[in-house]
Amino acid sequence: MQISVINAGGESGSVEVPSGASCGDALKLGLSGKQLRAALAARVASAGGERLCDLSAPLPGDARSVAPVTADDPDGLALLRHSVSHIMAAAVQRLFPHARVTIGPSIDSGFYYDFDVERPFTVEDLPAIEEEMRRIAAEDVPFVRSEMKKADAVKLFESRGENYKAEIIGGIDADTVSLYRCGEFLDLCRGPHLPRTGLAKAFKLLSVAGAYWRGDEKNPMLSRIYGTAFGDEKALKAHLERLEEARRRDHRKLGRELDLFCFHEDVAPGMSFWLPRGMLLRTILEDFLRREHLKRGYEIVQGPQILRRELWEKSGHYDHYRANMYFTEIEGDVHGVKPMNCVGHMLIYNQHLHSYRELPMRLFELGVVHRHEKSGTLHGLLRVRQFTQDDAHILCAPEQLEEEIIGVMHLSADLMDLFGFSYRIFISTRPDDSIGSDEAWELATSALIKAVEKEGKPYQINEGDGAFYGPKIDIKVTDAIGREWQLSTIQVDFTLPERFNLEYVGQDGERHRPVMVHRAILGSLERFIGVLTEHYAGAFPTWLAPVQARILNVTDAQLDYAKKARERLAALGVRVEVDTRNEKLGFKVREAQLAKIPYILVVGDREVQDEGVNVRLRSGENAGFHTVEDAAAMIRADSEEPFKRGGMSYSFS
RNA sequence: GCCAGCUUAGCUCAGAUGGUAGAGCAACUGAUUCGUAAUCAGUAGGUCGUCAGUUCAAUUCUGACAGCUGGCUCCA
Repeated sequence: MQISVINAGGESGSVEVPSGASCGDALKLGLSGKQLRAALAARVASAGGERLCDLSAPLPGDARSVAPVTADDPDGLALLRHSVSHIMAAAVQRLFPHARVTIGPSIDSGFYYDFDVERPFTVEDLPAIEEEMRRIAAEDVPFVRSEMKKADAVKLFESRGENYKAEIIGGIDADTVSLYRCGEFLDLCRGPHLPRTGLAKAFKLLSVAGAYWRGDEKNPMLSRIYGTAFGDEKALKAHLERLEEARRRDHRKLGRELDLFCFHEDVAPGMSFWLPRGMLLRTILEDFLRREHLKRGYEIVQGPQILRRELWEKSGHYDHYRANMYFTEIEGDVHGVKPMNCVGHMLIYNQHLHSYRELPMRLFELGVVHRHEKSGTLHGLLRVRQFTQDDAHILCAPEQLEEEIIGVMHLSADLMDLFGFSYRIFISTRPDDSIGSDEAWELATSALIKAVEKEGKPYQINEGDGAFYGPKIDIKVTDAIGREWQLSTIQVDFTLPERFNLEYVGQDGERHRPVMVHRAILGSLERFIGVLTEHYAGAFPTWLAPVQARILNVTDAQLDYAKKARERLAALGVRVEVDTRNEKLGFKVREAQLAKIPYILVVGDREVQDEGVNVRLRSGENAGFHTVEDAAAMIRADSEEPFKRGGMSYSFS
């Protein structure tokens, strides 16, 4: 038969393939040595669409084209990692014959495999397992696919004591299942896999962890080993360096080093203490947020921190969220500490009867909330028990919903651009367990989709991932080293307006129920500042830097001048301090650089003489002599620069 | 909450098969007055996470608890 072979460059050549040939045979006919050696599997296109096949698989009769899949291809990389997870399972079973296997998929950053073992693995076990994996790779044994009747496969795995595998197979909705043998290790698997273990060249085991069988905390805890694999050593090394870079940027470390925030876990687990510098940064951010919200038609409000239990019963939090709430008793009445701000905003809305002319009403609050998160989930500023949401509730008429969502998306986009994040949009639709009418869900979901589409933004749908009370848009940002964080969330809620009987009087004189949009852009100030710290590696842009400039006097002779220069710069709106210590200039420069201060202003006899400062930038570049006024103008211009694109403005005093 | 590992000076870490502990950096003091990433010397700093148990003796062994780290579950 005649098919086309597509090479790595996307060019295709037609070849005649004998009947009974494998996918690998077809590639051999059309590819050169180097490309052929890089092939991990084949992508076969036929009338029914494209699919990945083992190189050893027979070429389907209806195949039109075949292309090599390499580790440069996302599918190829996933396949490689999946195969390496099989190699790991094989190595584990050689070293720990009683270990029972469960599942071992590839993930974004590598792969894992979960085992049921008497004694959970520790990091000390990893080198031996990795060594055994290298041995299996060196043996260069083939991955051999076979098929079996489902019932036979269940029996086979049960007879081997592999009850987890038997359970998985029992749950598969098919008559036959495919198995892969790699040396003496046999595993249920859909495939495809590498042709031979020798193609696994660059891999590393990274960590161990506990993980519940099928992800359910009621199930037994399994022992998971995480690892990663790449097409070559260079890519693996680059990945390990990224992990190292992430450790260097860890906000918990930087927060301490830069004197931004700290924790006293023994007395306040999951609650942050804000040191003067961190609080200044946070205040600048809050100040900016308040102004920006006012400009965009929000009204700033604030509700109380604790409210009586009756209210939480009315809102539904007492039924659905009680486990995460803190309670206290006052004069015999149970009060709940707020885990969300919405209830307060409901009461604020209901303070008056509203006309349709007042809508949309946008209530904004930097709301401090407390949530009793499980102790094991706490993580620096990224997961805390007390945090401040940049929260707002928009109450609008149903026909205003789409426009309001667009407005929130604009705000989110402007802010993410300001901080230099790129982002992806996800729309989550109705979950199985939900409340509200079909019409309401339909209206809200289509409003979300229409809004995103009107903006021309690409998005993905997360089917069934919405909140029980309404669909939502989640925005995930990508930081400077490529990690994703979920910050903004935009949720439509039908429940609370109903429960709190919110109304407005329409043009027709009748009472109507407003729709509510619940949204947070940065998510929480704590998490956001944690993410920002890592994103900027502690080198905050000038507008956010708690200290924008530090004056360094060369000797004590310039001490008075340095202090005067500080006063003049401060009067011109620069956040500036002086390092008056009797240290060598080199030492003070080093410390200022390590403190990641944007501007270092050196004053020696020359600068005293010419009445200015010598400016050194955070990059290490020497920007030369400037008068104090020029230096101030330069720093202020640098502070305002990031705002130009979004039509926003900066002012803090 | 669950699994594993960990907890010694402000930070990073040594250390003793049970006889109450060190280093570097930071801090403080003094000398030095120096031009763009570390001047020198000295001083001080610890109930070895907490509470029990074993022991003549526990920071070291055992147990419980708390917290942290990596995951799981969850999540702003």
